[in-house]
Amino acid sequence: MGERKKQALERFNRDNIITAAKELFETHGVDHTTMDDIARQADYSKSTIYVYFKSKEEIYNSIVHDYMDMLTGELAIAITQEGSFSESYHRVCDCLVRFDERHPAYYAGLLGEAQMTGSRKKQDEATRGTIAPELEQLLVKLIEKGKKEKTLSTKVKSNQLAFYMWSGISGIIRLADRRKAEIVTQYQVTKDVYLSHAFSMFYESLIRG
Amino acid sequence: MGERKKQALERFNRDNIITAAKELFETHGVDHTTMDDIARQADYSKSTIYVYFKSKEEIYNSIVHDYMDMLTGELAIAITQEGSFSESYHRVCDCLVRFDERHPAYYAGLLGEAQMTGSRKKQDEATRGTIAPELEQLLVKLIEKGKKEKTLSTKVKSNQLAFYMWSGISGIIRLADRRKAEIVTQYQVTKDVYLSHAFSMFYESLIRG
DNA sequence: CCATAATCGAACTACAAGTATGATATAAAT
DNA sequence: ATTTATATCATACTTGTAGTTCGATTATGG
Repeated sequence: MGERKKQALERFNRDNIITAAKELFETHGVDHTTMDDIARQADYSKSTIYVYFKSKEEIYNSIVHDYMDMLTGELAIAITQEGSFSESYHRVCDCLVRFDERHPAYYAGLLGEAQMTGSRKKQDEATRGTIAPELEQLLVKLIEKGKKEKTLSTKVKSNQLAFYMWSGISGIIRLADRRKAEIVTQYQVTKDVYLSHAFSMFYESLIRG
Repeated sequence: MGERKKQALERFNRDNIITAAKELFETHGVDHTTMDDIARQADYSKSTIYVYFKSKEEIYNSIVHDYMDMLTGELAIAITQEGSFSESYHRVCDCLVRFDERHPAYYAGLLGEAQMTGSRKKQDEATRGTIAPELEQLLVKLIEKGKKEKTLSTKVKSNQLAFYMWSGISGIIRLADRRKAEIVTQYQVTKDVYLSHAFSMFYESLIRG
C-alpha cells in the first residue's frame, strides 16, 4: 500500500475512534468510559484501537488537542477582530465561557490541569502544567493590544500580565461552573449575569496593574 | 467494653490510619498509594482498615476535612486580627499560598474540586463542588470588614463578592503553583514576588467592584 | 476461664487497562 | 490465480488495585 493511502487510512481510523470516544466521554464521563466501550461504539475490536492509540490517555489528549485548536481559532478571532482592548477582553471571556459550557469534560484538560485519572503509567512530566504556546501567544497579543492603546500599563511584562489574566479568568469560570446552582439561588442572578459582572471587576485589576 | 472506651479506641485507630495515609499520600501521591500500602504503614491488616473506613476515598476526605479545619482556623485569625481590610486580605492570600506549599496534595481537595480519582464508586453528588460553609462565612466576614471601613462598595452582595474573591485568589494560586518553573525563568521573578504582585492587582478589582 | 469484640491473614471478587496470539479478511504483487 | 503482506478481529490473558469474605487468632472484661 502506498504511503499516501496508508496515512489516509490511519487518519480515517483515528478519526472514527476519536469520534466514538468523544460521544462516550461527554455522555458518560471520561472515567466511566472503558476501552471496550469505545471499541464497541466505534465498531472496532479493542486490539485495533490499540493499533492507533497507545493508551486511553492518548485518545483523551488527542481530543483535548483538537478542541484546543478549535478554541485557539476562536480566540484568535476574538482578539484580532477590530475593537478596543476592552471589547476583545470580553470577547475572550465569552469564548471561554461558551467553550466550557459546550465541552465541560475537556475544559480542565485545556487548562493543562487534569491529566487523566486512573492511568497505569505515571503522567507525562513533560506535559504537566504546560499551557499551549499558541494560547499563550494569543493572550500576550491581547495584552499588547491593550498596551498599544494605553489602556494597560507597560510597566508589567506582557507575558506575566497575560498569565495573570489567564489565571483570573479561568479561576472565575471554573468556580462559577462548579457552583452555578448556588449562584442562582443565593445571589439571585443568573450565571451569565454573575460572570459578566465578575469579568468586569477583574478587568479593573488589569487596567490598573 | 463501655461506649466511652469504644469511641476512644475508634478514634485512636482512625487517627493511626490517617497518620499513615497522610505520610504516604504526601510522599508518593494519593493515586500511587494503595490500601495495602496504608495498611502496612499503619501496621494494621487491610481488613481492619476497612473496619474504620469504608473506602480509600473516605480516608482522603477525612484528611481533607482535618486540613480544612486547620486552614479555616488560620484564616479566622487572619481575618479577625486587627488591621485594615487590605491587611486582612493579604494575610488571607498568604495563608492560602503557604497552605498550598505545605500540602499540595490536598489543596485541590480543599477547594472542593478534585474528588478522588480512580474510585470504583461514582463520586458523591452531594459533596461535589461544595465549599465548606465555614470557609464561606469567613470570606463573607472579610468582605463585610471591607464594607464597614468603606473600602468596598456595598452595591454588591457580600456573599457574591466573597465568591468572586475566592475564585480569583484560588485561580491565581493554582496556576502559579502549576507553572512556577516558567514564572521564574520567563518572568524573572520568584513565585512569591509574582504572587504578591498578582494579589495586589486583584485587590484593585475588589475595591472597585 | 469464658464470652465477646478487635484484629489478623489470606484468599477472593470485580473491574479496567493494556498485551499477546492465532484466525480471518482484504488488497497488492507476482 | 496464487502468494504475500497488512489490516482487522476475537478471545483469552496479565497486571494492578479497590473492596469483600471468613475462619483463625488474640486481647479484654466479667
